[in-house]
Amino acid sequence: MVKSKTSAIKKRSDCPISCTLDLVGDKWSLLIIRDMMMFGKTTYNEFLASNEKIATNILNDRLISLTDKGLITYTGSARRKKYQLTAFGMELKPIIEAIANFGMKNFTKSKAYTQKQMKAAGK
Amino acid sequence: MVKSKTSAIKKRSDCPISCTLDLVGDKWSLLIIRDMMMFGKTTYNEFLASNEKIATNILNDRLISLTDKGLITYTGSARRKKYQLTAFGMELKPIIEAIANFGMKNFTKSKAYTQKQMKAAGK
DNA sequence: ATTACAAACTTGCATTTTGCAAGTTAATTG
DNA sequence: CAATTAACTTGCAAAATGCAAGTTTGTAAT
Repeated sequence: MVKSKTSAIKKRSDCPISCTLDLVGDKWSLLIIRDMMMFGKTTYNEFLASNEKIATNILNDRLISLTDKGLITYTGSARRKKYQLTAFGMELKPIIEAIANFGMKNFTKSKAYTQKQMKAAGK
Repeated sequence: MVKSKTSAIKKRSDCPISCTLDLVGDKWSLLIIRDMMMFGKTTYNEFLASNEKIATNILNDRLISLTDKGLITYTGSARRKKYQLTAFGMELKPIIEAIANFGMKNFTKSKAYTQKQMKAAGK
């Protein structure tokens, strides 16, 4: 598991928002955290199967990066990792929920989509 | 005011989170919205002066993109625009607040920074 | 009215990131 | 053991970012 290319973001200010965005200011990181938080996904293949079709190199890079930042951790063997959010990562929940609420309110197709996905996840 | 290079994001799924991230899934867009929402900034030069030192081409591109998406609008002449959030853009407030709260809780330097900035903005 | 200055972009270019698709390696299944 | 699948890695093109200089337009000063 080599170093992520994007994990060493140069800090640009002490603003709380800016510091948080240094951690999760890209859509792929947030989508992975969504998958873990809302759909209980834990494995590489599960993340890969999401509808957004993340590229394998981006997925791998982000899993490494999020692990380095302490937002997620994993168990299992080196090539069969099961990822999960750390307590630190769980603190991102209000952000994910706020993003979800905005989407539910403003994108009509998103409501049907969410019901379908929740059913599929059995949760 | 030409077309933004990044405004035509290809939609990857109907998930509400994904749709919202199609609008604001990059840190520069969120930082600009922060500047408007929390610091009352309205002009190109004010955004340019933020501590994160956004590049002029990125700032211009994002202002165009956010305008196209209906999140912000502007008054004034073509070369002296004063930007402001639309009602739609204001709905991003819970997201910005959630991001800010995470930062305030987890980055010790962020608290002092925020107090200093609020004082400087006279708000 | 004219000149100087500053705001608001635009441009050129190098670097980095993303995205696609194929390839390789390691683990599991039959 | 061979076949299959999961989990990456790699090559490369396109897109985005970032720096810094340049150009255009509006305002301020005289």
